[in-house]
Amino acid sequence: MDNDFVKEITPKSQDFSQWYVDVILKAELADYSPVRGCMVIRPYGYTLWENMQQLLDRRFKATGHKNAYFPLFIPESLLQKEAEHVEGFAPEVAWVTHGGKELLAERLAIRPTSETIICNMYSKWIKSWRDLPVLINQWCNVVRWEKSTKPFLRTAEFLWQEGHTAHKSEEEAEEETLRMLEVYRDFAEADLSLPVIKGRKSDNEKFAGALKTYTIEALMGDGRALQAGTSHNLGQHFSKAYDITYLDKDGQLKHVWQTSWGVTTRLIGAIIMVHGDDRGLKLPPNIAPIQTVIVPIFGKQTELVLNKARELFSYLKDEIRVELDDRDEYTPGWKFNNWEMKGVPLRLEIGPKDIQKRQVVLVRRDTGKKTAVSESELLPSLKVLLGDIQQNMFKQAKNFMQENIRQVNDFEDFKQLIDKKRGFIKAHWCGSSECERYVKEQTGATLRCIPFCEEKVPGKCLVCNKESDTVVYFAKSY
RNA sequence: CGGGGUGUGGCUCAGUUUGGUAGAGCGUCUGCUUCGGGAGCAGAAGGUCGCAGGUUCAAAUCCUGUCACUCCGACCA
Repeated sequence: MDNDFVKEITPKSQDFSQWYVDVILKAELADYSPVRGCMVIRPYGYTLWENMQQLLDRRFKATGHKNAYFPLFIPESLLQKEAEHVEGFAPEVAWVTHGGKELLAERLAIRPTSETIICNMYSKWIKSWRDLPVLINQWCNVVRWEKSTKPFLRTAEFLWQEGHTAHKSEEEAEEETLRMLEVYRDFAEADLSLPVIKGRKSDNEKFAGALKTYTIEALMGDGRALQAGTSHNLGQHFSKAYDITYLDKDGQLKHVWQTSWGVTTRLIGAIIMVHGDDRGLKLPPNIAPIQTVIVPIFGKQTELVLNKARELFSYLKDEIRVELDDRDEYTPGWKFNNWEMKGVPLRLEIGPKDIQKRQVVLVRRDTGKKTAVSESELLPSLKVLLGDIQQNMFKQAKNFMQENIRQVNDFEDFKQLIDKKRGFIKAHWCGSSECERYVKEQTGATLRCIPFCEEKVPGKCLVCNKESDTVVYFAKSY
């Protein structure tokens, strides 16, 4: 595979940021808009999001959640009830001050997240233990007035889903928080081929207003970490501030225990940065808007080939997401490059030679490997290949992540590594916020998570040398 | 929000130092020939030089302001 084929994209190794933006623009996922910090998600990118939505939504429904919709506007007084929450979000809230020409009596926040308005409704809806649990999810947009933005990774307005649940007990809320984190992990790894590390956020890094925040952390192609999804155990912080109480079986009035959890269009950024290469996007088949593109090679027999290509298309169109590129104005070579840039997992070539042999040629985006498949075997072969690509992409990403997890015990080594190689660095940590902050100040790396699946090993804190049995992950992050 | 960079046909950029008729390549359009890894020939269209002021006989070029994008920090999904 020769990289000279791709002319429009800056090589990944040369300038990762430029490469990232090139891929987004050239693959037509998104475009800049006239509004500062806001992008347009183009049809190809939006279809990607729709496919992700479907796969997630199915999982939410399967775990008992229902979708609802709450207002975009939040009255200032409502937003201010939970002190920690306001303080966390105040710097990035956009305000509506006028309705037409009239000054509003009370400013309206454009939701940066919906805990406050949802809690307000929950206090009205929840009266009895019989009303619990409440399991609601919302698909919507939110606005955060960010200082610096980057397509998909951080934009002033973005799309997401936010789940908000209320429970009888702390245990039940904790169980829900972890259940949804696992849903995210499964979705990321199975459908996005995106390996992640599950863990808990430190107090410094947790959500404003939460008791505990759990996260899935992914590693991008340039060695920086990305928070790919979060699930918060809100405890009773919000139920106390918003007065969400129920009468329990024992006749006692109690505050509910709550959770909230979300993933965003940022995941599209993760997919680009984890899987993409110098030829452009590389999409996992489960979410690819087009899973297979048919490229007819006309030769001198345009009619014959075109008819065959159309026949194949209508045979496949109810089985997989397939597109027929029968444009006459581009040569096959041009189309190959173009569809590779757009990340289509599998290409189906059909030409005069193939028709003669009753076969088609299949070409994988992930390995570039070509195979001739007899027409009678086409559908099963396609399905096997798509499944294999899905898994292979996960394997490759997982290997990359594994190769970029390094353990150190010495602070100087840590500094060197974070600077030269980036990636995740595992190190002992005593649990103090001071040590955590020190690492950030000295190296720019943050504590990404306190992982679940690490055995307790005795050691000494990276910073203060105190005894510690906890190994945590640090990284520079987006 | 602090420091650097950039803004010129659809795209990538030259021209700015030293003010004087707005350029190239790619793409687009038309026609013919092509088609198994970015085709060839012939012809054509397309730009108030990010925006607003100012200096000047004259501004893409000089000055002031402003906006957007981008990189590095701080803040955040």
